Amino acid sequence: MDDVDSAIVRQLQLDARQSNRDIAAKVGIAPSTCLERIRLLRARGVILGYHAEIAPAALNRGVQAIVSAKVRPLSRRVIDSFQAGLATLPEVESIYVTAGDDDFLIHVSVQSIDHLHAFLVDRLAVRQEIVTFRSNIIYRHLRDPVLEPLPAP
Amino acid sequence: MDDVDSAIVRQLQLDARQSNRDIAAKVGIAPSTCLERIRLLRARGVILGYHAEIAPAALNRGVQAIVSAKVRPLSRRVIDSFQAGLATLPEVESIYVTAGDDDFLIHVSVQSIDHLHAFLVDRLAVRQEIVTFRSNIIYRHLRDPVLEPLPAP
DNA sequence: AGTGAAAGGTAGTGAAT
DNA sequence: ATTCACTACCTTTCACT
Repeated sequence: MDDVDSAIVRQLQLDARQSNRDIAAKVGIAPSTCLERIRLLRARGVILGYHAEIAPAALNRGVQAIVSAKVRPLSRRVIDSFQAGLATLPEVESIYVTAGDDDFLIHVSVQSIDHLHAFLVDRLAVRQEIVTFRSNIIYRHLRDPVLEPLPAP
Repeated sequence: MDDVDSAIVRQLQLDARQSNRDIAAKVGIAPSTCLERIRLLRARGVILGYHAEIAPAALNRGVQAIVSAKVRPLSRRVIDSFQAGLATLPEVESIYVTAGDDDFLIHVSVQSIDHLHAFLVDRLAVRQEIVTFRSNIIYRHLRDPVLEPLPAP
């Protein structure tokens, strides 16, 4: 991961569909070199994939929330089965398994407040392993489009 | 957004760098039609962009946390300035402005536990508008690679 | 709105520095 | 590790259905 690799990674985070030639020109190397470097970055697992970002409203997901949940007993079996159960639900965008006040943070997106309520009552509250959960409605979600490498620790 | 558009959006969420020809073949239309549809999806704001997903460790971001914060007074001025302050910090990946127990959920990624501590103490705790905050360390983060459209409300 | 052919551009390989 | 040259493929436009 030298400066050129960082610049390539930066460009691909900004716009993953720009051509190899454009990226090469921006980072100041030949297109074939750029291609090879991108290949290595993928092979080394630095680049995990390329994904389109879709407007939630276009997917009928205008209402979003973060649900914090505490499960007991906090055994591997309970954690894994709860996680697996969540992962099958279409409303669940993202699952964070955490340590702290809560064991899980669940990013949920649904059509409406009514659907959120239905999700909480019918999908979450029914689970025996949940001790407590609470919801935070998301008003805004800002994502840094480009994560820069931090200085080595 | 008919079924063909949904299929295109699905493909681009899976792999944003596959060629237009491949997408066209998978969704069963001609490449030129596919190109035009993708163009319209972008123009209509359905597709917001294309981004490479990078391994956090490769960016020296091996430690991740969600920090919940409560700020007061909960005025527009305080919310906006707190948000703007967070957005400039390189450690901050994502900011959720929420309603519920907490006013902000902040996804942070840093080099180490020491850096997390330093971030919390030097960047967050110094802010006067924060009433309380608490951190959850992230052990695992699962993201649904493809968000399907939900049935219309 | 969708298609197919044509032109120009790009990816990806291989040999050389 | 980078560059140049080359082939094959792809994107993109446009006239037509």
